[in-house]
Amino acid sequence: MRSQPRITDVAALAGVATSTASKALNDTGQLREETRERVRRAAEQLGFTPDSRGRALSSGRSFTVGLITTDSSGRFSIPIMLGAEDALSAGEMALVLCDTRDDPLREQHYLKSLVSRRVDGIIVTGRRTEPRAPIDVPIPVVYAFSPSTDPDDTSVIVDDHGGCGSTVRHLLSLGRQRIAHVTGPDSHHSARVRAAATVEAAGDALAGEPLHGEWSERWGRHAVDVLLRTQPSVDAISCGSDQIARGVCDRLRELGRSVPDDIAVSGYDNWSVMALASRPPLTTVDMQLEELGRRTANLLLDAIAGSTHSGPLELPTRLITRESTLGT
Amino acid sequence: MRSQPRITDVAALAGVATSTASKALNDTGQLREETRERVRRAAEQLGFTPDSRGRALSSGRSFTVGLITTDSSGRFSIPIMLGAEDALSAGEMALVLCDTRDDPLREQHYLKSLVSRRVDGIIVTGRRTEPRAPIDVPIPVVYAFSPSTDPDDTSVIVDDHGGCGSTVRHLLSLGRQRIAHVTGPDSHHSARVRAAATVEAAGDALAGEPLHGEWSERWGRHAVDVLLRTQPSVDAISCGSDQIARGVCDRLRELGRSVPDDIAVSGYDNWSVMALASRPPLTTVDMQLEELGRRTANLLLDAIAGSTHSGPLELPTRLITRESTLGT
DNA sequence: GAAAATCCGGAACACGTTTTCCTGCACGAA
DNA sequence: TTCGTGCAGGAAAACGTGTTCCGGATTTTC
Repeated sequence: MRSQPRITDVAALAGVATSTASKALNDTGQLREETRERVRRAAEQLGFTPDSRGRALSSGRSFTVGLITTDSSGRFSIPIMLGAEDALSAGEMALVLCDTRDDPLREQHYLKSLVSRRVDGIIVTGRRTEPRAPIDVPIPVVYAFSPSTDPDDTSVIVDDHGGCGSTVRHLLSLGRQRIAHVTGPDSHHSARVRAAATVEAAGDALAGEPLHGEWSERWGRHAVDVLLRTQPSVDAISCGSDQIARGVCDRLRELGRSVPDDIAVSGYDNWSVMALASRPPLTTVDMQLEELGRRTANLLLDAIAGSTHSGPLELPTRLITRESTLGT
Repeated sequence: MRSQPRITDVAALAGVATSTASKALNDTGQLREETRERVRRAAEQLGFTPDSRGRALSSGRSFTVGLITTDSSGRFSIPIMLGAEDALSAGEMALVLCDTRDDPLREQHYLKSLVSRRVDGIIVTGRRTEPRAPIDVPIPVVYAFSPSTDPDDTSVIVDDHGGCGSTVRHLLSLGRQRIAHVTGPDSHHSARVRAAATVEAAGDALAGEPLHGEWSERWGRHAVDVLLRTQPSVDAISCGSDQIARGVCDRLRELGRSVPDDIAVSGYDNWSVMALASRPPLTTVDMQLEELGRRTANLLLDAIAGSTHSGPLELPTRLITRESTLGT
């Protein structure tokens, strides 16, 4: 007893040739409706599921795409993966997961494995917005979140510049006039970009230079002390991450400053476990990473289908307003 | 120009038959070393990578396993995925990701897809420890984290009982005599199991019945108020999650109670963003989910190879001690 | 020097599907 | 009656690899 019935078994049961069975099940070729139905019933009866390996071989496609991530435990990669998987599964594509753990050797290993599987396309993603070296494969590739350093490659990235702009405009529209910016290390591309965008959008309302530190609550708390000493008139703090913003809120509360009455605070990431648990809940920027994953997957599907769009694509962010700027 | 050279191209370049080329590249059959080398050089020159679809068809295996998760955004599924992927990639197996989003329809869809791909095995995981209905496929299956309701299926689960026991013993060894337990909703299997294990291990040192609420910092903060009113002599609080424990610490600090001098606090999960950001950092239970993923994958590999282990397997947890019980 | 053992490599087939081409057959029109 | 037309379904090849079996060539043995 073989585990799974083949199409020849179905054909035999229905009393037709395998080619006929194939046509019947795929609604192709010229067949009498009665024959089609007979084959369908036979397939049903046997519990036949076509072997996609055979199909893959015959069609020249594998209906599979690879996802290479440098760090899938990062909270950025995960929504991207999910979005991509969602968009792909709708097109009957499977997604094989490869976590390189930032090891170039592992990356090579995985690339070889994906090429050997004749994957139809590859998505490359990482946890940093810093551009990364492109991969060299004879297969369509789309980069997500971390763009390729080659501007001719297809990359889908977050419009951090716009995200910070909308935050600052929100603060200005609330009447804030002294806006400070607290963010991560300036060795991080995203921290630099966000700081520059904030400076640009705030204009005269900027309170001091952006403060660079770690992506941590502790740094947020510490930055408040620095800020109140150097910029006592500050009335809004735009943070480069929700973790920092939460630390900022905690410290302000400890010092008896009201958020947002005395000082409005905004975060970045819309990481719910930070943004919602913060007291008060954070106004923040949602990077819409799941949507980014979906767009990436769809661009890849287009590329597989032969379309030849290329170059980077910046996706808009969404400002989520909550009590940390609006009050109750 | 075809995109990828086939083994026949290699054979032609080396001046041998395809079967000979196959043997040369796979170190099988009887060939002169010189012939082997010639074929290898030809393959190298053409940049030949064997097409695993052909190999899959011929060998009857696909060298692929499916991972079905009800919620891959959950922080439990992710380390499991990573561990599994790690163990599988070592065996040249690829992992295809299927996130059902708790939708039975999607689950059916994915199962069909995996069966059609002739996956060698399937890992089923979820975000709850509640046993789940088994899936019905003619393929080896191993359940991770969420066991199957069928005790004959192979499941790898966390020893929550032991985890709580070690926590309570740790607190007792520090001389604590009034231990309370604050945890999630009693509709959650894990909350019930952890509560029961804590009660059992604490014995006479238990301070009141376990308090059930939400898995949130807010509930942790609120529970402190309840606890100090009803159990004023409490000197240790064992929490069912790090989120709850962090809320507990925050509230105790606000009330001027010292952790751990007045009251020791322990968490569960070793979720670093909670456990390390808490003030003070949390003593907590690490469920070692990545290891669980690895074990699951290895059990699945065994099952694919024909071994017939079955039944549930409980993996030990690890107690991580930090300032919230030890002090500085 | 002939028979046997050994070594090397090729032909053919299997895996499961899709697709192209081709052959009957029925039917209508001249 | 004959020819063309169109439909229903079958035979065979293709996709790329691995494996089994077999025959020729070389070496060994008596």
